[in-house]
Amino acid sequence: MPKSYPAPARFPVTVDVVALTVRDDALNVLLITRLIKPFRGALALPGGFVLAGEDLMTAAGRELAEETGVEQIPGHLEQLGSYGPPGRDPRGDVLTVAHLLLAPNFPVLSAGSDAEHAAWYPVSQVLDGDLKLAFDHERILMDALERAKSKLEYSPLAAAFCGDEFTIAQLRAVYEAVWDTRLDPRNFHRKATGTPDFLVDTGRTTVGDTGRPAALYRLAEAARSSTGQSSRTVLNPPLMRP
Amino acid sequence: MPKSYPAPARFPVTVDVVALTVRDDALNVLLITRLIKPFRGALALPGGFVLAGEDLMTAAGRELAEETGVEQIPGHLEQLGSYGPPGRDPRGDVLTVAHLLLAPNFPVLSAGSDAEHAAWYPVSQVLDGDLKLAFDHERILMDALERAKSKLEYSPLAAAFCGDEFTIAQLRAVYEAVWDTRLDPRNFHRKATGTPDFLVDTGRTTVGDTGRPAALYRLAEAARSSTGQSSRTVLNPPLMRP
DNA sequence: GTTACTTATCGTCATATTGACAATAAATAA
DNA sequence: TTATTTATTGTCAATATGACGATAAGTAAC
Repeated sequence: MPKSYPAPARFPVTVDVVALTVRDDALNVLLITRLIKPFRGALALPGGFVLAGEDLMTAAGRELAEETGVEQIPGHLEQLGSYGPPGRDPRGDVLTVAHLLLAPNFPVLSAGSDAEHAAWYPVSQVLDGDLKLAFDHERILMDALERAKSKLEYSPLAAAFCGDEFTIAQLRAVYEAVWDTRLDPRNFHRKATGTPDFLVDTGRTTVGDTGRPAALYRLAEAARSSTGQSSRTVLNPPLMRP
Repeated sequence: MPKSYPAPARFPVTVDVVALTVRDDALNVLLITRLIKPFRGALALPGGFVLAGEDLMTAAGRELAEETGVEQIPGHLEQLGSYGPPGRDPRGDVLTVAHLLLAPNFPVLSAGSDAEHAAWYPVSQVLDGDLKLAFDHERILMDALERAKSKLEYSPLAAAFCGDEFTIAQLRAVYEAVWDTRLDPRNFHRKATGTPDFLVDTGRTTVGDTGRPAALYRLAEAARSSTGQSSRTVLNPPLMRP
C-alpha cells in the first residue's frame, strides 16, 4: 500500500470492550474506575493496549479477563468499530478498536486495591448524565447500544444474554431491557417460538417459581453458528422494535 | 488503559476502501494493480497508510482520491471494520481499517505508467476465482459484500449507487445487482414508493428511452441524513432479500 | 383441600404486508 | 396504425402483526 513518500506513522492501538448484560431487568454496562493518569478516578470502558502479534479479538478477551477475572469469554464478542486516532486521548494519537460483548450477568472480580475496579452500572445512569465516562467512551457506548438494539432485531443474539437454557419470558426480558420498551408476552411468545431455526424446546421446565412453570428453550444449532462479523440473518422475518 | 508493564506496541495503520458500484447491471469493485513489493502485480483494494493526526474517514477519502482522481467522495462512505494486525502482511504487523464506499459509476483516472492503476472489476469475477486479491483483501471484500447486502435491506443506501435523481427501475437494478437476484418490478415499485421517508417524486420523468417514461425520484430529506455509523433504520418495515 | 393469585401458553380477529400475476398507460419502433 | 417496450396501477390469496380474551398450571393464603 505505501507509495513511498508519506512516512508510515505508527500508532498505539488499544482495544476497548463494551460489555453489556441484563441485571434486574435493566441493561448494564461494565465499567472500570481508572487509577492512572488521564481521567484518573473517572469511569471508563475496560480495555488496553494490543500486544505485538496479538489478534484484536484475542486482545479484547484478554483485557476483559484481566479486569474482571473471567476465565472464558462469557458471551458473544464481536468487533464494534474503530475510533480515532486524533483528538480522543490527551496523551496523543491512539487508535482504539471497540468491541461489543453480550453476556449473561457474570460476577466481576472484586479487585484488590491497586487494580482497576470493574463493576456493572445501569446504562440508564450514563444516559441520564449521572455517570460521566472518560475519553470518547460515551460515544462508543452509544454506538454499542445502537448496535445491540439492531442486532436483536435480525439475529438470535438476545440469547447471548441468557444462560444456556432460558424461558421465553427471560428472553423477552432481554428484549425489553435492551430496547427499553414493553412487549406483549403473548405476541412475543408466538413470534419467538414460531421463528424457524431460532429456539428448540428442551422438554424441561422451570420449577419452584411462582406461577405456571415455563418451558425451557435453548438456541437452535443453526443459530449457534452465527460467528464472524458477516453472518447472515437468522431471524426471518425480523423481530422489529415497536 | 495501560497497566504499566506491557510495552504499548505501535502499529502501522492503513485504511482500505472497498468501493462498490453498479455497471451494466452488475456489481463492480474498484481494484488497483500493485506496483511494489509485496504482491507486486496483483490486484488489491485501494488504500494506504494513515498519517499522523489524520482521521480514519479522511484518510480513506484521501487514498481514494489519490488512486482514482476523484475530487469529492462520490457516494456514501462508512467504516467497515478493522483487520489484523497479525498474519495479514508479510512485512509485519499492520492494522488496517477497512471502509465501504457505495457510489454511482464514476470514472477512474487512467493513471500514468508509474502510478497504481485503478479500475472497476465485476465482483462476480472475484467470487468465481478468476481474480485473486492480495493480502486478506478477498475476505475484506466478502465482509463488505455482506454489509452492503444487509444495508440495502434496512437503509435507503441503495440510492447511494444512483445519481441525485433516479427511476424506480434504476433503484431496483441496484438491489438486483447487489443481492444477485431478480425482483418483481411491480412489487418493488409498490414497496419503494410506499415506504415512508424514502423517496420523493421530483415531478419530472425520463425522456428518450424506449418504453413508457419513468418518474424521477430523489432521496427524501429524512433519508439523506443517515450519516454516522449509528443511524437508525429508515426503511420500516425493511425490504428483505427473497 | 379450596380459593386466590401469578405467570405461561393458546386462540381469535382485524389490519398490514407480501408475493404472484392481470391489466392498463405511455412512450418508441416498424 | 400497429407492435413492442417499459412503467404503473390493481387484485387476490397467503402471511405476519398488534390487541386482547381465555385457559393452563403452578404457588400462596385460608
